[in-house]
Amino acid sequence: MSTAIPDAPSHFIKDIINEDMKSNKHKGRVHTRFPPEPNGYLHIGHAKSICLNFGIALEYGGKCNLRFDDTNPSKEEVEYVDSIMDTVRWLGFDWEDRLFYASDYFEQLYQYAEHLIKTGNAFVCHLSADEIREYRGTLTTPGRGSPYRNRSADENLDFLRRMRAGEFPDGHCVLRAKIDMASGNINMRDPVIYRILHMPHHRTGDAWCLYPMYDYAHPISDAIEGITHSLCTLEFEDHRPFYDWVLDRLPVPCHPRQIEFARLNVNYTIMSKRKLLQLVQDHLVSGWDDPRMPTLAGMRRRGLTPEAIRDFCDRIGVAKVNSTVDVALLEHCQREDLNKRAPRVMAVLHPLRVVLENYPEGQVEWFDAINNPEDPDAGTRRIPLTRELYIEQDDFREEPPPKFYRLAPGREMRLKHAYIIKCTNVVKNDRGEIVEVRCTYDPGSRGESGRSVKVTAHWVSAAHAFDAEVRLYNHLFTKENPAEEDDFRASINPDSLQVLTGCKVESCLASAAPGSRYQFMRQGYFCADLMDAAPGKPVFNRIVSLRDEWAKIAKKMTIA
RNA sequence: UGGGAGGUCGUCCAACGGUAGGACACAUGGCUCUGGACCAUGGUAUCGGGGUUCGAAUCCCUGCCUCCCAGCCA
Repeated sequence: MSTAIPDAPSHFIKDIINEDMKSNKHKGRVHTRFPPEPNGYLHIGHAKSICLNFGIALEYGGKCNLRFDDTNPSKEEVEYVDSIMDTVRWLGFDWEDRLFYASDYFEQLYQYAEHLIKTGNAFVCHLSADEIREYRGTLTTPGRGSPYRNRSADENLDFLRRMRAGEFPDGHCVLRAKIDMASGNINMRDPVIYRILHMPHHRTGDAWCLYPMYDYAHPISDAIEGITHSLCTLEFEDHRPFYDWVLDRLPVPCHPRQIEFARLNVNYTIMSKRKLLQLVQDHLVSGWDDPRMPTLAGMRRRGLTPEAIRDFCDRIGVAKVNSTVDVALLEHCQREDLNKRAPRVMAVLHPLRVVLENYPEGQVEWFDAINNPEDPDAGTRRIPLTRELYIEQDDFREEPPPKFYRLAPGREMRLKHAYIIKCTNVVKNDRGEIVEVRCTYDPGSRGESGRSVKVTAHWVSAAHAFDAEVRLYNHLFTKENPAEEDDFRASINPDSLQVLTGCKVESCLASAAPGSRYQFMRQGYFCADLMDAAPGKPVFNRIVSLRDEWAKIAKKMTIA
């Protein structure tokens, strides 16, 4: 297969691959893998890795495997396996027939362990966990060799086989690589490569009672699968010498190159699986798929599109510096995507009743409305106007501040697709609250009348409006970096979720299909909730708001 | 006082010895039957100090700062 070297904007990993292609290091082959541990839900940080690994394979005409790093049965569950596969697929990637599990290689891994023993590169150690830690030394002082370090190969083999046979309880002994207790790199101070764990595995059942450590299983798994470039995050940089050490001492089919890049951080959220789990367990969110969560399941539920997420991952770049990307970029990507393809509809979130005093009672007039000005193929629909309608409360001010161009007593505003109206009066209740606005409409302002006013607002005919629930989401946290707070939970945004009921929407939304997305004109992009929306009972999640010039002006004025 | 990695606009990423550029964000203006979208314009950056060079973000020396590592987690 011909694999042209792409001249698209590069990053340091592609630079490396380009050089390997030039030197024909892997015979023109590019093979990556995405290796999640099935111990939690995927989040936006994983999306970066998924897009990188699958993206590179696509770009170079190579392959990318999905491999579950399931070497620790105490933390892993099939539930996570299923959700991970579902999410990767949803994101738009295909591992074809290359679904693998590190546990597929348990036997091979074990055989290689015997090989390591036979070649004098590993030994069974009977030190306790505490003793191993003590013997390991510290960051600044070298460690000491285990007293079991120089056992004979036969003795080691015998112990390893008995470990496998289940003769010893958990923690009784471990298999360790024999490297260098004085190394400045602590990962090289005779790291543990096998531990005893009498625990059933979600795939291998109770076939095993000893399980390989990640550092040992990973390089071998990569080699078995013929991976050429093994991409991982920065914290594994220190592990690379061991990765290479293992592959250099075993008769593996190839020696992949590990390359480390910076993991993704996004402001106003957290990425740690542990903290995310805490939010779920403490019921601070509704679950892993709470639309405010940075999990891909949450984003999906919220209505974010895979296209936008992939675009975001393309734009954030790949480098070795720890960095935090502004969530505004994600929001931008999402708006850009939906602007092209989301049908426009009118939905009044905070309804204010308007009566057109000079509009005939009982009359219904239909107007053509363009579904999407950005997409000529999106067509039009018909919307009804009657004497009574709803507009947004924010679109009316009894005492308009400067730069407020919307409706106010004596002022005009256009109803989108219909007439210009003028406020003549305000009706208030006993408490002095505005409950209704009286207007007249200008019958001559229909269509291309030439008359223009400063603002055009969305509205819905009262007689035709349908009630909907709308959920407005904001950043889950008020702090840019919640993780560095003493207690990240204290910075949860109390306004991160606002549930609105009795919103008035166009009747075409009454049975919006779950997952369908719309632009609610002048407000934002919304998605019919996957779980709670039902025919006749519409529920919408705000994916992202539209940019709001007036909000900025208003904010500036209150600050000033 | 161990080992590893890294410091470029507010943020993220480029520039690979030859005019520091893009995106987002921000600001100003234009346009608009979405205060959306779109268009135009603008400001702000090479961690510090030496050196090499006609020329340094890039090479060398030195200092400073940040991140990661002492799981039988990944």
